[in-house]
Amino acid sequence: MTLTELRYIVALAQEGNFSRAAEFCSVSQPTLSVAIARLEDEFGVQLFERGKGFVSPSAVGHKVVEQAKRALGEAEKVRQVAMLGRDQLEGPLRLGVIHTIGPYLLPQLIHSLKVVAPAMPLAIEENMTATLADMLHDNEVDVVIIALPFDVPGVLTRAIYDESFKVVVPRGHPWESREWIAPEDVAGDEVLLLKAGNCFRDQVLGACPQVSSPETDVRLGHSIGTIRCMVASGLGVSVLPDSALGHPYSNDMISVIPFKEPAPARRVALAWRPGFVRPKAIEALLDAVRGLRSPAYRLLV
Amino acid sequence: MTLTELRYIVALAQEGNFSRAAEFCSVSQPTLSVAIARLEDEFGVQLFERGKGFVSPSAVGHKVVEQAKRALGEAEKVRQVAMLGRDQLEGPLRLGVIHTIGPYLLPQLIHSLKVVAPAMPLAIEENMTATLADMLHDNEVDVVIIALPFDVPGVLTRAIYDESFKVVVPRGHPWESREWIAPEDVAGDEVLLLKAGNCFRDQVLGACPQVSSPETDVRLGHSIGTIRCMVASGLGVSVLPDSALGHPYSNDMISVIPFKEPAPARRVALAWRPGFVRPKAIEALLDAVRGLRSPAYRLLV
DNA sequence: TCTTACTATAGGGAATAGCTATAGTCGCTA
DNA sequence: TAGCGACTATAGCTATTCCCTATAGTAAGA
Repeated sequence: MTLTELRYIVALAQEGNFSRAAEFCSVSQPTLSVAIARLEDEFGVQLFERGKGFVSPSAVGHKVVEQAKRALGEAEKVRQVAMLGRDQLEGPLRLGVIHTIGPYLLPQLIHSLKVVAPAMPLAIEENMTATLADMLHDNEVDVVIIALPFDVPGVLTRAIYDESFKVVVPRGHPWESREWIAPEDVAGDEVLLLKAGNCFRDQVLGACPQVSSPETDVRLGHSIGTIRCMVASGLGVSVLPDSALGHPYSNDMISVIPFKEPAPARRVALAWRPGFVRPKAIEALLDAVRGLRSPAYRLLV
Repeated sequence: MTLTELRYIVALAQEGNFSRAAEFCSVSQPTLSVAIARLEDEFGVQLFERGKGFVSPSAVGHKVVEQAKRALGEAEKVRQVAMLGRDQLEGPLRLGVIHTIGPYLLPQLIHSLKVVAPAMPLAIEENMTATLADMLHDNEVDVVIIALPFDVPGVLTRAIYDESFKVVVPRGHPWESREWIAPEDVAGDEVLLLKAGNCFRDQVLGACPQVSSPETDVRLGHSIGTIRCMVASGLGVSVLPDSALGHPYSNDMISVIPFKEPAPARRVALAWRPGFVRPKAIEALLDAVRGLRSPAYRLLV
């Protein structure tokens, strides 16, 4: 049984005549004749009654033809479903992003993406780097935005921008009047950090080796927002990425002081599986990155 | 697009691996590989993402596969409708049956069925009720034998027999000399049960409310056979269906004691889709049930 | 670096679906 | 009843398709 044979029996039932049915199917009459006979032989049932001057479906044949129409309809839908999916920029893209990037980058990125891929909404998964690596590998997200290094075997990465770190102190802090601060100056235990697992925490510890890894929970924040509040309330100072400090996140309880050049920074990248079937979606994301306007992002694309 | 190609993509989605999918379809791996590529080319869409160690449908591919399943199902119905015009008692019947019935009922049932429908072999799928419900719905089996209640929308059921529960104790157990046992007597944590998911477990818990739902794995068996062995080894007592206790399953390590009348029982039924094209096959099954001779089955047909 | 597991490609052979030509069948008409 | 017209079935051939084996390519793990 083939789809072609099903088309033949439907046509024959419709035309009531081998020759016309053959013409309808754009094949020769013997072709159709043989195909019908073959199908009847396969089923072991006579589907059509050949009378004088007419061909009409048998009782079984009638039911078979009706069912064949349904089957052909469903088969045609397969093609339609496939055709609908041809545009790689249509349909949701599953994007993973780390906590210290998502809330600051995504509002702008989504805005920018709407221009280049208006029919591609983002399904966003915010999590930590290690979890996102697993999700990428397990095909639970399509693309992730993380800070380098991101050494996951079998994954492609592309750096999209660099972002400086800045020192954040409460209003009235002795450092407030300084023009810059050297990484070595950031030291001791009044430095507030993210909890373990956040890659940004490790980057700060790498950039400022004098910072002691804290023992108490008091100095650890769950998110950059929390850290900001803790700084504002006078608990200590901290180091935060540039993008987390811009409008509308500024307030007048904290002061932001740049590092001495070359300032510590992190490199942010896209990552995806090499076999990902929508490369144009990646390109669209890169285009959207190119559309970013904030000076916090030193674009690499 | 051909039906064969649709079968290939369904198999590939199911197996997640070209080689296994090819084996499943009884073709060589290159054949399947080429066919998939051809179909993707025809549709102009990548249906599968080839990664290292995995092959998974793309977003489009997933939808296409789902639709392909429907199309294949309808196409298969064409064949079934055609077969309906032949002898409905010819050709394999796909029968699903739960674990706690299959091994005990089927040997007799098949024997009995050979008389009324010698040309209708059974393709047997043994599984748990919930899985069988899905398989029935998805047209992966034609008929199932389960214990009531079986409330699946769009499915017809017909009770075929009742079957009592009996208490099983190891030789030497204090209950061995009793003529009967009340359901309330079966209590505490020395009662061995099937693991969760088996409907018979829930029926026992319903019939004997004093049985505590066990916390440890020690008291849980994978099958009735396992439970019998655990009872025989002295781990505890249990409640089993009558049919699982007859010859040739008896041994002299356990004793079987009936419940006090009215003994707890389960009602076993056939279930099938209302549109199933071989109603005579159902009738033949019922006839086969009527031919059962074991006293464990209190026939309802 | 070698091995292993997997997918893609190449090339050839068998099956098949299509074609044209023609035979067979039935009813009608001369 | 012979011939004709309208139709379907059969025969014989060809081009295509389908599937096979063998092998190359590739990435990950030992």
